[in-house]
Amino acid sequence: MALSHAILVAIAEMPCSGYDLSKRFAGSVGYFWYASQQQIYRELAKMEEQGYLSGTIVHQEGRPDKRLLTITEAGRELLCSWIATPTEVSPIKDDLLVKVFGGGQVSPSVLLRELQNHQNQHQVTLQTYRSIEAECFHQPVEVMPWDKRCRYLTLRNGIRYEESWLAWCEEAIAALNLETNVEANTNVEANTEVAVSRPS
Amino acid sequence: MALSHAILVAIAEMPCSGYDLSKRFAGSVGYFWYASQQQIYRELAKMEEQGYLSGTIVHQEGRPDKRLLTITEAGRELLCSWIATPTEVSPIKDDLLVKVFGGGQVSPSVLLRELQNHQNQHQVTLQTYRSIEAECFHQPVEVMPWDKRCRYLTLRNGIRYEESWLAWCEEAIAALNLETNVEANTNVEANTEVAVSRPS
DNA sequence: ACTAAATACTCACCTTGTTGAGTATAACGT
DNA sequence: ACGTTATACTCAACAAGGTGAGTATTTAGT
Repeated sequence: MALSHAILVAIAEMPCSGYDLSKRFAGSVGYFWYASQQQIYRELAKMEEQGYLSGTIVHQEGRPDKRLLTITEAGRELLCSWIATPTEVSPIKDDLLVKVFGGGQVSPSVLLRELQNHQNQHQVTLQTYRSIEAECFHQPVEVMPWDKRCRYLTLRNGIRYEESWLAWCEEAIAALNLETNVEANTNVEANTEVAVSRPS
Repeated sequence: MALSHAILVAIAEMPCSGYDLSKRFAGSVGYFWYASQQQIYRELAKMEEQGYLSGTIVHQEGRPDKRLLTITEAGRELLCSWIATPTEVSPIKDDLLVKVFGGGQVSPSVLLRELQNHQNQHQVTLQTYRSIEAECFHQPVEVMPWDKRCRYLTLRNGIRYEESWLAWCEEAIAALNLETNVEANTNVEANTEVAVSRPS
Protein backbone atom coordinates (compact mmCIF):
# COMPACT_ATOMS: atom_id res chain seq x y z
CA MET A 1 0.00 0.00 0.00
CA ALA A 2 1.80 3.04 -1.20
CA LEU A 3 0.88 3.98 -4.75
CA SER A 4 -2.75 3.59 -3.71
CA HIS A 5 -2.23 6.30 -1.10
CA ALA A 6 -0.72 8.70 -3.57
CA ILE A 7 -3.70 8.05 -5.86
CA LEU A 8 -6.19 8.61 -3.04
CA VAL A 9 -4.49 11.89 -2.19
CA ALA A 10 -4.64 13.04 -5.78
CA ILE A 11 -8.26 11.96 -6.39
CA ALA A 12 -9.32 13.47 -3.05
CA GLU A 13 -7.78 16.76 -4.12
CA MET A 14 -9.66 16.65 -7.41
CA PRO A 15 -11.64 13.84 -9.10
CA CYS A 16 -10.40 12.98 -12.57
CA SER A 17 -9.93 10.21 -15.12
CA GLY A 18 -7.09 7.69 -15.16
CA TYR A 19 -5.60 9.52 -18.07
CA ASP A 20 -5.74 12.87 -16.27
CA LEU A 21 -4.25 11.23 -13.20
CA SER A 22 -1.25 9.97 -15.08
CA LYS A 23 -0.78 13.51 -16.39
CA ARG A 24 -0.95 14.90 -12.89
CA PHE A 25 1.60 12.32 -11.78
CA ALA A 26 4.10 14.02 -14.07
CA GLY A 27 3.96 17.02 -11.70
CA SER A 28 2.57 17.77 -8.21
CA VAL A 29 2.15 14.40 -6.46
CA GLY A 30 4.47 12.86 -9.03
CA TYR A 31 7.40 14.93 -7.75
CA PHE A 32 7.60 12.70 -4.70
CA TRP A 33 5.78 9.56 -5.86
CA TYR A 34 6.03 8.93 -9.55
CA ALA A 35 4.08 6.17 -11.29
CA SER A 36 3.67 5.25 -14.93
CA GLN A 37 0.33 5.27 -16.74
CA GLN A 38 0.12 1.48 -16.76
CA GLN A 39 0.80 1.28 -13.08
CA ILE A 40 -1.90 3.86 -12.38
CA TYR A 41 -4.58 2.11 -14.45
CA ARG A 42 -3.76 -1.21 -12.85
CA GLU A 43 -3.97 0.26 -9.38
CA LEU A 44 -7.17 2.17 -10.19
CA ALA A 45 -8.89 -1.04 -11.30
CA LYS A 46 -7.93 -2.72 -8.04
CA MET A 47 -9.00 0.22 -5.91
CA GLU A 48 -12.37 0.53 -7.62
CA GLU A 49 -12.92 -3.19 -7.08
CA GLN A 50 -12.14 -2.73 -3.39
CA GLY A 51 -14.60 0.14 -3.16
CA TYR A 52 -12.21 2.98 -2.42
CA LEU A 53 -13.00 4.74 -5.67
CA SER A 54 -16.08 4.91 -7.83
CA GLY A 55 -16.05 5.66 -11.53
CA THR A 56 -18.77 7.05 -13.75
CA ILE A 57 -18.61 7.34 -17.51
CA VAL A 58 -18.74 10.94 -18.65
CA HIS A 59 -19.64 11.75 -22.24
CA GLN A 60 -17.51 14.57 -23.56
CA GLU A 61 -17.86 16.90 -26.53
CA GLY A 62 -15.07 16.61 -29.01
CA ARG A 63 -13.12 13.85 -27.30
CA PRO A 64 -13.55 10.21 -26.25
CA ASP A 65 -15.67 9.36 -23.21
CA LYS A 66 -13.85 9.11 -19.93
CA ARG A 67 -14.41 7.44 -16.59
CA LEU A 68 -14.42 10.09 -13.89
CA LEU A 69 -13.08 8.70 -10.64
CA THR A 70 -14.16 9.99 -7.27
CA ILE A 71 -13.09 8.93 -3.81
CA THR A 72 -15.72 7.02 -1.79
CA GLU A 73 -16.31 7.38 1.95
CA ALA A 74 -14.38 4.12 2.45
CA GLY A 75 -11.56 5.60 0.42
CA ARG A 76 -11.48 8.77 2.44
CA GLU A 77 -11.47 6.83 5.68
CA LEU A 78 -8.60 4.66 4.45
CA LEU A 79 -6.66 7.75 3.44
CA CYS A 80 -7.21 9.53 6.74
CA SER A 81 -6.32 6.52 8.85
CA TRP A 82 -3.16 5.98 6.79
CA ILE A 83 -2.11 9.59 7.28
CA ALA A 84 -2.68 9.23 11.01
CA THR A 85 -0.67 5.99 11.24
CA PRO A 86 2.99 6.73 12.07
CA THR A 87 5.48 5.61 9.44
CA GLU A 88 9.22 5.13 9.23
CA VAL A 89 11.28 7.62 7.26
CA SER A 90 11.36 6.51 3.63
CA PRO A 91 14.65 4.89 2.63
CA ILE A 92 16.89 6.58 0.08
CA LYS A 93 17.62 4.88 -3.23
CA ASP A 94 20.11 6.96 -5.10
CA ASP A 95 22.20 5.98 -8.09
CA LEU A 96 24.66 8.83 -7.82
CA LEU A 97 25.55 8.03 -4.23
CA VAL A 98 26.27 4.42 -5.19
CA LYS A 99 28.51 5.75 -7.96
CA VAL A 100 30.35 8.10 -5.64
CA PHE A 101 30.71 5.37 -3.02
CA GLY A 102 32.41 3.23 -5.64
CA GLY A 103 34.30 6.20 -7.03
CA GLY A 104 37.59 4.64 -5.97
CA GLN A 105 37.24 2.37 -9.02
CA VAL A 106 37.39 5.19 -11.56
CA SER A 107 39.31 8.38 -12.17
CA PRO A 108 38.23 11.64 -10.53
CA SER A 109 37.41 13.13 -13.94
CA VAL A 110 34.77 10.46 -14.62
CA LEU A 111 33.07 11.18 -11.33
CA LEU A 112 33.36 14.89 -11.92
CA ARG A 113 31.39 14.63 -15.16
CA GLU A 114 28.58 12.81 -13.41
CA LEU A 115 28.53 15.32 -10.56
CA GLN A 116 28.23 18.18 -13.03
CA ASN A 117 25.49 16.33 -14.87
CA HIS A 118 23.49 15.95 -11.67
CA GLN A 119 24.27 19.50 -10.60
CA ASN A 120 22.68 20.74 -13.83
CA GLN A 121 19.61 18.59 -13.35
CA HIS A 122 19.13 19.84 -9.79
CA GLN A 123 19.50 23.42 -10.97
CA VAL A 124 16.73 22.91 -13.52
CA THR A 125 14.42 21.30 -10.96
CA LEU A 126 15.08 24.06 -8.46
CA GLN A 127 14.18 26.67 -11.08
CA THR A 128 10.93 24.82 -11.78
CA TYR A 129 10.06 24.72 -8.08
CA ARG A 130 10.89 28.40 -7.64
CA SER A 131 8.64 29.29 -10.58
CA ILE A 132 5.76 27.33 -9.06
CA GLU A 133 6.36 29.08 -5.76
CA ALA A 134 6.29 32.50 -7.40
CA GLU A 135 3.18 31.76 -9.49
CA CYS A 136 1.00 29.78 -7.10
CA PHE A 137 2.16 30.63 -3.60
CA HIS A 138 2.98 34.33 -3.57
CA GLN A 139 0.65 35.11 -0.65
CA PRO A 140 2.03 34.84 2.92
CA VAL A 141 1.68 31.42 4.63
CA GLU A 142 -0.52 32.81 7.40
CA VAL A 143 -3.38 33.62 5.08
CA MET A 144 -3.25 30.41 3.01
CA PRO A 145 -6.18 28.05 3.51
CA TRP A 146 -5.24 24.83 5.34
CA ASP A 147 -5.08 22.49 2.35
CA LYS A 148 -3.14 24.95 0.23
CA ARG A 149 -0.66 25.43 3.03
CA CYS A 150 -0.08 21.67 3.07
CA ARG A 151 0.65 21.57 -0.61
CA TYR A 152 2.94 24.57 -0.25
CA LEU A 153 4.93 22.75 2.44
CA THR A 154 5.66 19.88 0.07
CA LEU A 155 6.96 22.40 -2.43
CA ARG A 156 9.12 23.97 0.28
CA ASN A 157 10.52 20.53 0.95
CA GLY A 158 11.35 20.12 -2.70
CA ILE A 159 13.12 23.47 -2.77
CA ARG A 160 15.19 22.64 0.30
CA TYR A 161 15.97 19.21 -1.14
CA GLU A 162 17.31 20.65 -4.37
CA GLU A 163 19.27 23.36 -2.57
CA SER A 164 20.82 20.75 -0.33
CA TRP A 165 21.86 18.65 -3.32
CA LEU A 166 23.34 21.68 -5.07
CA ALA A 167 25.34 22.65 -1.99
CA TRP A 168 26.66 19.08 -1.77
CA CYS A 169 27.54 19.03 -5.48
CA GLU A 170 29.65 22.15 -4.90
CA GLU A 171 31.39 20.50 -1.98
CA ALA A 172 31.97 17.25 -3.85
CA ILE A 173 33.29 18.95 -6.95
CA ALA A 174 35.68 21.00 -4.82
CA ALA A 175 36.90 17.85 -3.07
CA LEU A 176 37.42 16.17 -6.43
CA ASN A 177 39.28 19.08 -7.94
CA LEU A 178 42.03 18.71 -5.35
CA GLU A 179 42.73 15.47 -7.17
CA THR A 180 42.05 16.26 -10.82
CA ASN A 181 44.71 19.02 -10.90
CA VAL A 182 47.34 16.38 -10.36
CA GLU A 183 45.65 14.00 -12.75
CA ALA A 184 45.40 16.56 -15.55
CA ASN A 185 49.11 16.04 -16.25
CA THR A 186 48.85 12.27 -16.62
CA ASN A 187 46.05 12.76 -19.20
CA VAL A 188 44.52 9.29 -19.18
CA GLU A 189 41.29 7.79 -20.49
CA ALA A 190 38.53 6.76 -18.09
CA ASN A 191 38.86 3.00 -18.54
CA THR A 192 42.63 3.03 -18.55
CA GLU A 193 42.71 5.10 -15.40
CA VAL A 194 40.44 2.56 -13.78
CA ALA A 195 43.21 0.03 -13.76
CA VAL A 196 45.86 2.58 -12.92
CA SER A 197 44.23 4.40 -10.03
CA ARG A 198 43.22 1.21 -8.26
CA PRO A 199 45.06 1.02 -4.97
CA SER A 200 45.31 -2.81 -4.90
CA MET B 1 20.22 -3.11 -13.14
CA ALA B 2 20.53 -1.25 -9.92
CA LEU B 3 20.88 -3.54 -6.94
CA SER B 4 23.59 -5.35 -8.90
CA HIS B 5 25.56 -2.11 -9.06
CA ALA B 6 25.34 -1.54 -5.34
CA ILE B 7 26.56 -5.11 -4.83
CA LEU B 8 29.44 -4.65 -7.26
CA VAL B 9 30.47 -1.48 -5.44
CA ALA B 10 30.41 -3.24 -2.09
CA ILE B 11 32.25 -6.37 -3.25
CA ALA B 12 34.80 -4.25 -5.10
CA GLU B 13 35.47 -2.36 -1.89
CA MET B 14 35.97 -5.61 0.00
CA PRO B 15 35.26 -9.24 -0.98
CA CYS B 16 32.92 -11.02 1.42
CA SER B 17 30.21 -13.66 1.76
CA GLY B 18 26.53 -13.13 1.01
CA TYR B 19 25.86 -13.12 4.70
CA ASP B 20 28.49 -10.44 5.34
CA LEU B 21 27.13 -8.44 2.44
CA SER B 22 23.64 -8.37 3.87
CA LYS B 23 25.16 -7.15 7.13
CA ARG B 24 27.02 -4.42 5.32
CA PHE B 25 23.81 -3.41 3.58
CA ALA B 26 22.46 -2.45 7.00
CA GLY B 27 25.02 0.39 7.03
CA SER B 28 27.40 2.05 4.53
CA VAL B 29 26.04 1.24 1.04
CA GLY B 30 22.72 0.34 2.62
CA TYR B 31 22.18 3.94 3.71
CA PHE B 32 21.40 4.86 0.13
CA TRP B 33 20.50 1.50 -1.41
CA TYR B 34 18.99 -0.95 1.02
CA ALA B 35 18.25 -4.56 0.12
CA SER B 36 17.07 -7.52 2.18
CA GLN B 37 19.10 -10.68 2.67
CA GLN B 38 16.88 -12.69 0.32
CA GLN B 39 17.17 -10.08 -2.38
CA ILE B 40 20.94 -10.06 -2.03
CA TYR B 41 21.31 -13.83 -2.27
CA ARG B 42 19.04 -13.96 -5.29
CA GLU B 43 21.00 -11.23 -7.03
CA LEU B 44 24.35 -12.79 -6.10
CA ALA B 45 23.33 -16.10 -7.68
CA LYS B 46 22.38 -14.31 -10.88
CA MET B 47 25.55 -12.24 -10.96
CA GLU B 48 27.80 -15.22 -10.41
CA GLU B 49 26.00 -17.04 -13.22
CA GLN B 50 26.63 -14.05 -15.48
CA GLY B 51 30.29 -14.03 -14.55
CA TYR B 52 30.50 -10.71 -12.74
CA LEU B 53 31.38 -12.37 -9.45
CA SER B 54 33.23 -15.53 -8.54
CA GLY B 55 32.77 -17.43 -5.32
CA THR B 56 35.12 -19.82 -3.55
CA ILE B 57 34.27 -21.89 -0.51
CA VAL B 58 36.34 -20.92 2.48
CA HIS B 59 36.63 -23.28 5.45
CA GLN B 60 36.51 -21.41 8.71
CA GLU B 61 37.55 -22.29 12.23
CA GLY B 62 34.70 -22.25 14.67
CA ARG B 63 31.95 -21.33 12.24
CA PRO B 64 30.24 -22.75 9.14
CA ASP B 65 31.97 -22.60 5.77
CA LYS B 66 31.29 -19.57 3.65
CA ARG B 67 31.44 -18.66 -0.03
CA LEU B 68 33.77 -15.72 -0.42
CA LEU B 69 32.70 -13.57 -3.34
CA THR B 70 35.15 -11.52 -5.37
CA ILE B 71 34.57 -9.24 -8.32
CA THR B 72 35.79 -10.54 -11.67
CA GLU B 73 37.40 -8.46 -14.41
CA ALA B 74 34.05 -8.52 -16.25
CA GLY B 75 32.39 -7.29 -13.08
CA ARG B 76 34.84 -4.46 -12.64
CA GLU B 77 34.41 -3.40 -16.24
CA LEU B 78 30.64 -3.43 -15.88
CA LEU B 79 30.90 -1.34 -12.73
CA CYS B 80 33.27 1.20 -14.23
CA SER B 81 31.26 1.60 -17.42
CA TRP B 82 28.07 2.03 -15.38
CA ILE B 83 29.69 4.73 -13.24
CA ALA B 84 30.85 6.50 -16.39
CA THR B 85 27.39 6.34 -18.04
CA PRO B 86 25.38 9.49 -17.24
CA THR B 87 22.16 8.87 -15.31
CA GLU B 88 19.06 10.85 -14.47
CA VAL B 89 18.60 12.13 -10.95
CA SER B 90 16.92 9.40 -8.89
CA PRO B 91 13.22 10.04 -8.31
CA ILE B 92 11.96 10.69 -4.79
CA LYS B 93 9.51 8.26 -3.18
CA ASP B 94 8.48 9.67 0.13
CA ASP B 95 5.54 8.66 2.31
CA LEU B 96 5.58 11.75 4.48
CA LEU B 97 5.36 14.11 1.55
CA VAL B 98 2.34 12.24 0.22
CA LYS B 99 0.79 12.58 3.66
CA VAL B 100 1.51 16.30 3.86
CA PHE B 101 0.24 16.81 0.32
CA GLY B 102 -3.03 15.23 1.38
CA GLY B 103 -2.95 17.00 4.73
CA GLY B 104 -6.08 18.95 3.84
CA GLN B 105 -8.02 15.75 4.62
CA VAL B 106 -7.03 15.66 8.29
CA SER B 107 -6.64 18.01 11.21
CA PRO B 108 -3.36 19.91 11.72
CA SER B 109 -2.72 18.02 14.97
CA VAL B 110 -2.62 14.66 13.14
CA LEU B 111 -0.08 15.97 10.70
CA LEU B 112 1.88 17.58 13.50
CA ARG B 113 2.33 14.23 15.25
CA GLU B 114 3.73 12.66 12.09
CA LEU B 115 6.05 15.60 11.51
CA GLN B 116 7.43 15.27 15.03
CA ASN B 117 7.81 11.53 14.56
CA HIS B 118 9.89 12.06 11.43
CA GLN B 119 11.79 14.92 13.02
CA ASN B 120 12.92 12.54 15.77
CA GLN B 121 13.96 9.88 13.30
CA HIS B 122 16.01 12.35 11.29
CA GLN B 123 17.68 13.59 14.47
CA VAL B 124 18.75 10.05 15.34
CA THR B 125 20.11 9.41 11.86
CA LEU B 126 22.00 12.69 11.87
CA GLN B 127 23.61 11.77 15.19
CA THR B 128 24.68 8.43 13.72
CA TYR B 129 26.22 10.10 10.69
CA ARG B 130 28.02 12.67 12.82
CA SER B 131 29.46 9.89 14.98
CA ILE B 132 30.77 8.08 11.91
CA GLU B 133 32.27 11.34 10.66
CA ALA B 134 34.04 11.93 13.98
CA GLU B 135 35.32 8.35 14.26
CA CYS B 136 36.30 7.50 10.70
CA PHE B 137 36.90 10.78 8.92
CA HIS B 138 38.61 13.10 11.39
CA GLN B 139 41.56 13.83 9.10
CA PRO B 140 41.30 16.75 6.63
CA VAL B 141 39.89 15.96 3.16
CA GLU B 142 43.07 16.96 1.37
CA VAL B 143 45.08 14.12 2.86
CA MET B 144 42.44 11.39 2.45
CA PRO B 145 43.25 8.74 -0.14
CA TRP B 146 41.05 8.89 -3.24
CA ASP B 147 38.69 6.02 -2.41
CA LYS B 148 38.24 7.12 1.18
CA ARG B 149 37.44 10.61 0.06
CA CYS B 150 34.68 9.20 -2.15
CA ARG B 151 33.13 7.32 0.73
CA TYR B 152 33.40 10.43 2.88
CA LEU B 153 31.50 12.44 0.30
CA THR B 154 28.55 10.07 0.48
CA LEU B 155 28.50 10.55 4.23
CA ARG B 156 28.59 14.32 3.76
CA ASN B 157 25.59 13.95 1.49
CA GLY B 158 23.78 12.03 4.19
CA ILE B 159 24.55 14.70 6.75
CA ARG B 160 23.29 17.47 4.50
CA TYR B 161 20.22 15.43 3.65
CA GLU B 162 19.28 14.96 7.30
CA GLU B 163 20.01 18.59 8.12
CA SER B 164 17.80 19.68 5.26
CA TRP B 165 14.94 17.48 6.47
CA LEU B 166 15.29 18.78 10.01
CA ALA B 167 15.22 22.39 8.82
CA TRP B 168 12.09 21.63 6.81
CA CYS B 169 10.44 19.88 9.78
CA GLU B 170 10.99 23.06 11.81
CA GLU B 171 9.42 25.16 9.07
CA ALA B 172 6.49 22.79 8.58
CA ILE B 173 5.77 22.53 12.31
CA ALA B 174 5.85 26.33 12.59
CA ALA B 175 3.44 26.64 9.65
CA LEU B 176 1.12 24.10 11.25
CA ASN B 177 1.19 25.73 14.65
CA LEU B 178 -0.38 28.86 13.22
CA GLU B 179 -3.40 26.61 12.76
CA THR B 180 -3.36 24.36 15.82
CA ASN B 181 -3.64 27.30 18.23
CA VAL B 182 -7.07 28.04 16.83
CA GLU B 183 -7.96 24.39 16.70
CA ALA B 184 -7.00 23.69 20.32
CA ASN B 185 -10.24 25.35 21.43
CA THR B 186 -12.51 23.21 19.30
CA ASN B 187 -10.85 20.05 20.70
CA VAL B 188 -11.84 17.53 18.07
CA GLU B 189 -10.74 13.99 17.24
CA ALA B 190 -8.75 13.28 14.10
CA ASN B 191 -11.48 11.40 12.26
CA THR B 192 -14.24 13.79 13.24
CA GLU B 193 -12.17 16.75 12.18
CA VAL B 194 -11.69 15.10 8.82
CA ALA B 195 -15.32 15.62 8.02
CA VAL B 196 -15.40 19.06 9.61
CA SER B 197 -12.29 20.61 8.14
CA ARG B 198 -13.05 19.44 4.62
CA PRO B 199 -13.57 22.48 2.40
CA SER B 200 -16.11 20.81 0.01
C1' DA C 1 -9.00 11.74 -48.05
C1' DC C 2 -4.74 11.32 -45.23
C1' DT C 3 -1.86 12.12 -41.43
C1' DA C 4 -0.49 13.54 -37.05
C1' DA C 5 -1.45 14.45 -32.39
C1' DA C 6 -4.06 14.35 -28.22
C1' DT C 7 -7.30 11.85 -25.47
C1' DA C 8 -8.54 7.57 -23.16
C1' DC C 9 -7.60 3.08 -21.97
C1' DT C 10 -5.84 -2.20 -22.16
C1' DC C 11 -2.78 -6.35 -22.21
C1' DA C 12 1.26 -9.15 -21.54
C1' DC C 13 5.69 -10.08 -19.79
C1' DC C 14 9.37 -9.53 -16.88
C1' DT C 15 12.18 -7.72 -12.99
C1' DT C 16 12.41 -6.07 -8.42
C1' DG C 17 11.00 -5.99 -3.75
C1' DT C 18 8.57 -8.05 0.38
C1' DT C 19 7.12 -11.67 3.57
C1' DG C 20 7.83 -15.57 5.94
C1' DA C 21 9.39 -19.79 6.72
C1' DG C 22 13.10 -23.33 6.76
C1' DT C 23 17.99 -25.78 6.97
C1' DA C 24 22.54 -26.48 8.84
C1' DT C 25 26.94 -25.51 11.60
C1' DA C 26 29.18 -24.19 15.60
C1' DA C 27 30.08 -21.45 19.80
C1' DC C 28 28.51 -20.44 24.57
C1' DG C 29 26.17 -20.64 28.79
C1' DT C 30 23.69 -23.39 32.33
C1' DA D 1 22.06 -32.65 27.47
C1' DC D 2 19.57 -28.33 26.12
C1' DG D 3 18.41 -23.96 24.56
C1' DT D 4 20.15 -19.70 22.68
C1' DT D 5 22.68 -16.94 19.65
C1' DA D 6 25.48 -16.00 15.56
C1' DT D 7 26.90 -17.55 11.22
C1' DA D 8 25.65 -19.03 6.60
C1' DC D 9 22.48 -19.95 3.23
C1' DT D 10 17.84 -21.62 0.67
C1' DC D 11 12.98 -21.79 -1.04
C1' DA D 12 8.38 -20.31 -2.23
C1' DA D 13 4.80 -17.16 -3.13
C1' DC D 14 3.21 -12.81 -3.98
C1' DA D 15 2.94 -7.68 -4.57
C1' DA D 16 4.86 -3.71 -6.76
C1' DG D 17 7.18 -1.57 -10.45
C1' DG D 18 9.03 -1.20 -15.30
C1' DT D 19 8.89 -1.94 -20.50
C1' DG D 20 6.74 -2.09 -24.61
C1' DA D 21 3.28 -2.64 -27.55
C1' DG D 22 -1.58 -2.12 -28.99
C1' DT D 23 -6.65 -0.24 -29.57
C1' DA D 24 -10.12 3.28 -30.07
C1' DT D 25 -11.99 8.20 -30.57
C1' DT D 26 -11.83 12.80 -32.03
C1' DT D 27 -9.58 17.23 -33.43
C1' DA D 28 -6.84 19.74 -36.57
C1' DG D 29 -3.74 20.49 -40.27
C1' DT D 30 -2.61 19.79 -45.27
